[in-house]
Amino acid sequence: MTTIEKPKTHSAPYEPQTLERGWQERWRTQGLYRSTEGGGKPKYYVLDFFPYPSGDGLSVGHCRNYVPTDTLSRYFRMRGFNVLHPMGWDAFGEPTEQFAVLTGTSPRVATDRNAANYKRQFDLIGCSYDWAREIDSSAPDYYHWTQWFFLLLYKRGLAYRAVQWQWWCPRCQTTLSNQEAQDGVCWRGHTGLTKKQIPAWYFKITDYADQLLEGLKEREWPERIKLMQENWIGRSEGCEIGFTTEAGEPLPVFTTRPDTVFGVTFMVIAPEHPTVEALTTPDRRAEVTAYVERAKATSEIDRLSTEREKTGIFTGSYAINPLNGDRVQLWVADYVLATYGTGVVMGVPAHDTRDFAFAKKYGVPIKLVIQPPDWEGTRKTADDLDDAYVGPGTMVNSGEFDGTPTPDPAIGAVTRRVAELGLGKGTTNYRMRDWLISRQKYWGAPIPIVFCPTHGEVPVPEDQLPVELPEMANFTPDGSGRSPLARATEWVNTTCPTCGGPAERETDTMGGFACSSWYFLRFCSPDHMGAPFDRAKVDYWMPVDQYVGGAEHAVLHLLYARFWTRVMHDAGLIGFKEPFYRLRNQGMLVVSTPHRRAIDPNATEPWVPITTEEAQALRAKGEVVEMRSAKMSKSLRNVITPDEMVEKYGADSLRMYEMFMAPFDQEVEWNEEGINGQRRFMGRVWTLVTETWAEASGEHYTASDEALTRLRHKTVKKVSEDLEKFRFNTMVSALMEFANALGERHRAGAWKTASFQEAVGTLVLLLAPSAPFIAEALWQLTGGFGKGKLAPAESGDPKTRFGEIGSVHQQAWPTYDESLTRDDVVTLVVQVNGKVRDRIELAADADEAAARAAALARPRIQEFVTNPAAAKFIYVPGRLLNIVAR
RNA sequence: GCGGAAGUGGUGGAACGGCAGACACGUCAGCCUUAGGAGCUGAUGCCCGCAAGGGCGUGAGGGUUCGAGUCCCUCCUUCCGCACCA
Repeated sequence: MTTIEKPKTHSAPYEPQTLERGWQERWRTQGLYRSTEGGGKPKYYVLDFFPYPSGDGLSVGHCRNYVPTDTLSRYFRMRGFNVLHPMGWDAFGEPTEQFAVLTGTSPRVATDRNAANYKRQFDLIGCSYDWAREIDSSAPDYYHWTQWFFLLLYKRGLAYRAVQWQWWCPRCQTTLSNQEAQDGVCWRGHTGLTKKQIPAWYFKITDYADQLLEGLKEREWPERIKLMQENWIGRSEGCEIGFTTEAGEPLPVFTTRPDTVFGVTFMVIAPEHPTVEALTTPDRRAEVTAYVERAKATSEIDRLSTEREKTGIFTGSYAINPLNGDRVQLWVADYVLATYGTGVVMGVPAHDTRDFAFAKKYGVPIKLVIQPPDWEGTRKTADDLDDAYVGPGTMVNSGEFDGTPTPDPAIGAVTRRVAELGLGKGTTNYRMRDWLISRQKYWGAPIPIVFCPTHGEVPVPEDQLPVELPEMANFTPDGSGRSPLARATEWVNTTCPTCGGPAERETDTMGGFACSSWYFLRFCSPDHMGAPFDRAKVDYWMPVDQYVGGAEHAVLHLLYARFWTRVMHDAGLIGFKEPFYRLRNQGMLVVSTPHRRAIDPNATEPWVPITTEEAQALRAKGEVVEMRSAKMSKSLRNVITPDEMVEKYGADSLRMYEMFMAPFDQEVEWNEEGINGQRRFMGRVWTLVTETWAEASGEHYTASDEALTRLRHKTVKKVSEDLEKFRFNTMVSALMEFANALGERHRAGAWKTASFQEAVGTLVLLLAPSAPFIAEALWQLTGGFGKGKLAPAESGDPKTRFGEIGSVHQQAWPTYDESLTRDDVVTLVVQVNGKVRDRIELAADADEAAARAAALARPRIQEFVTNPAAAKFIYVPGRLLNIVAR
């Protein structure tokens, strides 16, 4: 035991590198961040999107997520909440497998190494995760339950195997879900996606389309994310109408505008539609076949581009409009999607802009069936249309419906008639497709299905789970389109759970988004055996109170997890339908990076980021290189790591800066110069507290400093409110202003007051969530200075005095008195005709007469207001007096 | 094209309809130091002025109001989302 040495008048300098060392270990030994259920405190579950532990480690960009949530967790703990703040690894995935292919390192080894590195970095930046709850989605005792959920979905008819056209990434050598393949670019950033038709497993997320839409309503989520999910689900109500071919074959269409059905002059079939061939007349065959082939070869992105002019080709056949018997041309066009609606579209050129353009181009007739209101009584016809008329109006040329106002009640009336005639019915369509879960990859959770020659696909019985990944040495795709697992012959060859005869295992694994669809439940009881989770613990902790992660998962993880949660709810496993109560997306952290012009002048992004070395080479060749913002990425070698920042400035300064830089949800460019400001701030706080303590130790002052007391209450209020509202940047400013006010008093020698001592103590507590290391060091050093415990502890190393005074992180959050957050004397701004002319000190509650008198007594005001009797006064108590003078 | 968000000093950004530019970065000056990419003090929107002070200022233009960065209308720009969904 060493005795605390009272610092000399000039205290030791602030050295974060040594100061921060060792605290995490002490906190962990003390079990400070262990969360246990119950205890009478309200619970608060603060969750970060669990990361994929990549070999690159964390960048300061990632810290923009983790630092604020950690600060929030620490704040809620001090506020007396039972906080669950866990961390784990979304460990299955393509990059690790790729790494294995390239280096021969086993994915297991690479994953463990990467996770350990992440953990080290989280520790370094002061994160307060409950590591006893660490989970790893690639561990058998985790994916055991991912497989169990697969079987649950299977048993509930929500998992099925089918052969359909799929997105395929040639680089990843695997199929991808629609969500992962948006815009023809794989979610890992690979272009050149193709389509492939192979058997694969699907989750029937479409069954939950309406529920998923409905459940969005009460979520405290960014509107942007809710909108993206709504668009993705893409619900649209309409009517299916049974057109037939002239030969009598059914050819139903889906339309949202049944009120225009009498205006159909042509129909369009998707090139992939199975009936195209049969509908093509012999004389048209050659042309149609060529068109279809061309369409299939055209990339999906091009086909879906609105820029592109519509093309199509006449099949030679006709269809019959069942409502009026019209004979209409049947066309094939690549803008019609085989996967939406019925793959056949009715063409109403007069009332649909796209159909209008198509009809004009190919000389298809245009028939007016909805009369615009201002055409009433005119002789205008379809020939007078410059473009399709899509607005409201009155039905015309529509037989029994003539005169019906549209869209209401016409749509309903026609839909009813269609149903009465047995031609169709009102239906709802969704853009969302079922979720493709199969991946032809090794490093994923095996799909627990066995194929038996006699019994077909057989689910692996629950007591035989987990289906463990076999050890393999070579993960290189062999080009067969099958998972490397197919080569693990011993593992593949198994017995049928039903008959015991020889059978083969499914060799596809589940995409990583299956594993991440339930991890938030596992955190509630990470070591639970015999079930995916302990119901009581899930009931206690769930739903997640505050979820934080990047917006890029808007229609991926965030939709999948909601779907799984609803399935579990329907299976009676949990008592809630939505997993995440509040959601926030942190803004991206970008970094100034050299860019060259895109080679393709029509590229969507005209600038391409490059490395500094590439930039030098290009500049030497006289090419244009511009500095622009880009995401940090290892390949661009523009990654800033927390390690180097902690080394240079300390973790506290990094944390403060991450939050101070910009509003939480806003994109911001990293600027290392700024972090110095926080480093200086930490240094000032250190000097202020240690010097005050050294000088005042043992003394208790009684004088009060009313203004400082009020500032303290204001600051506590501001910091608390800002934290809860995710306004971390202004929270930091408030702390700086508070510290600056203390510093001023200290320098002016006006610090020997009780108010000052209390304020210094409060400052340390207010800093604890944001800057946990310096706050703890100061707390231990001063023994809760300002709380009456002025003398240093009798004995012991300041770093191990938990027993005496506890950790700063176990202290109660300071409270404030609302009445003291307002000043009693204010500076009243005096305006004349809206321009500020003077300022007067006045009691906050002064009435208007007093304010007027005070203002008019001032010579500066008298100059501007020559005739006060004629003036009008606007008085906002505590703020301003505006004198409107003539 | 449709929908959303945003345009504020040299920079990041503050600002319940009420003192625009808090808090920082940077810059400049001074102090201290053997030295400093350290620390401290001060100045720092623009224009006029020695100063006191005055004028102008939140993308552009209009409006509402005693008062507008903030509310309303038109336009411009940027970012994001959706984009043949029948």
